[in-house]
Amino acid sequence: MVSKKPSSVVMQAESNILAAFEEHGSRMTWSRRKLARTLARRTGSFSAEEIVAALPDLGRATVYRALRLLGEAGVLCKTTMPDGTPRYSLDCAHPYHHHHLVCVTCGRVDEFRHPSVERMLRAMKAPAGSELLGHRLELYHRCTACRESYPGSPGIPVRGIHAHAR
Amino acid sequence: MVSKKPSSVVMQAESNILAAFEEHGSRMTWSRRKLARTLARRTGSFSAEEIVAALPDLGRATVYRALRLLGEAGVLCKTTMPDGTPRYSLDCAHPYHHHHLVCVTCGRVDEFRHPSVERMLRAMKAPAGSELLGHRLELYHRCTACRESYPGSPGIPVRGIHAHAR
DNA sequence: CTTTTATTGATACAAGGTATTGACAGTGTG
DNA sequence: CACACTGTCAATACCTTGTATCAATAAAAG
Repeated sequence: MVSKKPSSVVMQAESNILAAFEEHGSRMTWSRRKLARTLARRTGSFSAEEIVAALPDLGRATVYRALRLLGEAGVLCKTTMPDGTPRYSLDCAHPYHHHHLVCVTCGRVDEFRHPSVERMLRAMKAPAGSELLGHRLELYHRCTACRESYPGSPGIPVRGIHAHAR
Repeated sequence: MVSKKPSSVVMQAESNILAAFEEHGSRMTWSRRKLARTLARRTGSFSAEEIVAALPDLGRATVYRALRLLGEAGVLCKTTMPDGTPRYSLDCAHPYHHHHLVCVTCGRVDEFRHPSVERMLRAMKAPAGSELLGHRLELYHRCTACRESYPGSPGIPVRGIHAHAR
């Protein structure tokens, strides 16, 4: 079941992306329009190279430049998988501050906000000697779809990442 | 001030590393002994290539294999800097579960444990639909040494990372 | 329509890491 | 001690994820 995005959501996402270019003061080029269209249709997470492959007319550098720009603009998130490889996903639900719940099997990225996280960050300010500049928080799990498809495997080893109950 | 490690701590670290090889069932070779010695003397964080450069007799692959092995064994931590580049650091203070406080200026990695983090993770279990497999939590700041050396620069932009008070 | 300037794609390059492979060294057995 | 077995080695090639450079081009402003 490859969940399809309703076209209204796609259009919303596309204009979000175009708006981000606009707001940044970028010129509106065909490359960027095509990129916006392609990204908006994506569901789940994706690698930069997948986008490069999906847009053979655009140069590698162009795609990477745009991804970075959109990341800085806050309409695209760069997530790190357990093994360190990066994945991108569109920001939809929580346009502002949030964190990521990443499926280690299919790469699906969900966003969440939870007061306990903010409380934790506030509590960490003191030990950090103030001047906390940023943070990275990612939770790894297997999403419901993946658990239904492969109910067997209990716990893929999440290499390099602290298991939560060690 | 390049803080020097007391030799007792170095020896402790070295035997920790050797024990990790042992425990894993690895053969005790000169390569691994040299690696253990070199790693144990390191203070702060380091890149894999720094170790490769410090040990010209060893092959690249050998160093990377060992780093991965030690990471899986839990005596070495792989941290991700804000821009995504990896850094390694020895586990010393908290041999078990902990998180990282990373200086974005000098790369220094401190470890911490704080009940608020555990509380947060427990609270996140429900939204995740159970089966949380692991997590990544890194806090970025400027350490006291760096703040003293360069009191000027207020907040290096921590690219790609959610600023904590956005 | 012309000028200005951002943008582009090609290419090369860099960092971090893995796969392969033939040679070699550690270790247990006889 | 000699032997064989197998893990480990260094070298090399290769892969992925980007970034720097640069001449050509296309937006946009006048």
